Amino acid sequence: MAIHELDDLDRAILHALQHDARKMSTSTIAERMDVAPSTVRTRIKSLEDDGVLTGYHAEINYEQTGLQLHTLILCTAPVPERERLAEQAQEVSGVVAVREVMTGNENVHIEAVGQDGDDLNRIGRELDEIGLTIEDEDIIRNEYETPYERFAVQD
Amino acid sequence: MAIHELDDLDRAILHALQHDARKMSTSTIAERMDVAPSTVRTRIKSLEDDGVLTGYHAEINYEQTGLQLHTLILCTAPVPERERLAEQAQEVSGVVAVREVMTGNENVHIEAVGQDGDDLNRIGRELDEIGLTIEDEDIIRNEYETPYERFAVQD
DNA sequence: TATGAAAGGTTGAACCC
DNA sequence: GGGTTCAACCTTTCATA
Repeated sequence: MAIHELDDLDRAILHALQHDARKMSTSTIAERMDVAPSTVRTRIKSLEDDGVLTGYHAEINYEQTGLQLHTLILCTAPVPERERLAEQAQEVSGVVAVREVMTGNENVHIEAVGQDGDDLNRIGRELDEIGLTIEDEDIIRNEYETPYERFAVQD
Repeated sequence: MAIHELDDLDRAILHALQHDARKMSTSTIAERMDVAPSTVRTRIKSLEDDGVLTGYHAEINYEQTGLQLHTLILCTAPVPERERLAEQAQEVSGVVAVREVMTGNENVHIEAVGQDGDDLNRIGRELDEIGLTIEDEDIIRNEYETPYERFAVQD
């Protein structure tokens, strides 16, 4: 797909939605940028259609719900199969994020949530069954997401 | 903070908001779960107040905007300073996510977006200056987020 | 806690520039 | 491209059980 070039309005929209995708209304962004709300809506639609905005997700602190086993599983996939295996890994119950990395080893990073040790063993086994080699497994203690600061627009 | 125990309605809400935090209305969730919309709103407020729902973020495909350098920077922090350094790393311009990991080495994983090589050098230098040791740096090729399937409620 | 009703804000679609 | 209008929908607030 072709690159979507961003202007100041696009960047302001992306920054606002990274900050709070649920409560940030198109009217608020519009007012801040001095355009009509429908202009912001059209831009968002176009950013979605062009694959720039790919989703809006709630950030959850699993530990607060009693799920203590929020883990990072480092896996290795044969390079030609990496993309397919990364997609398949998403289907494993408990997996909440997958990142493909361009490196020699440990080229698929998987975030998974387990209810107990048995559950984690099951997740490990299923990842192994689809063809991923598990190299390491660690507890994620904390996770922060923050907007890309270069998208911010000066007032 | 005390653990927030989840019931079926809480889980359904979390699942729905993980799937689409922006377009999923409280009324839609309410209808699906056969409760009043205001009940769903009260629950969401309570999940936010208890630190279970910690944010709503847009997912962005940086490559589609011409930013080719979406990277994963693996760092090591002395354990007693890990939390503080992880928080400070968020302030570095270009950093979009930070994960603290409970492991011996490479215990802080940083996701950053660079405009070019010079920009990445600057990010590396700033992380080094706050006290993080950079162990490795890789290009992120693809990233997927998916709801925690165990929060799904059967129809 | 859950609900329902009134007021105000937001959205999407159609139309115009 | 951007703006205006308006009906439908959503959210906020608060009184009630």
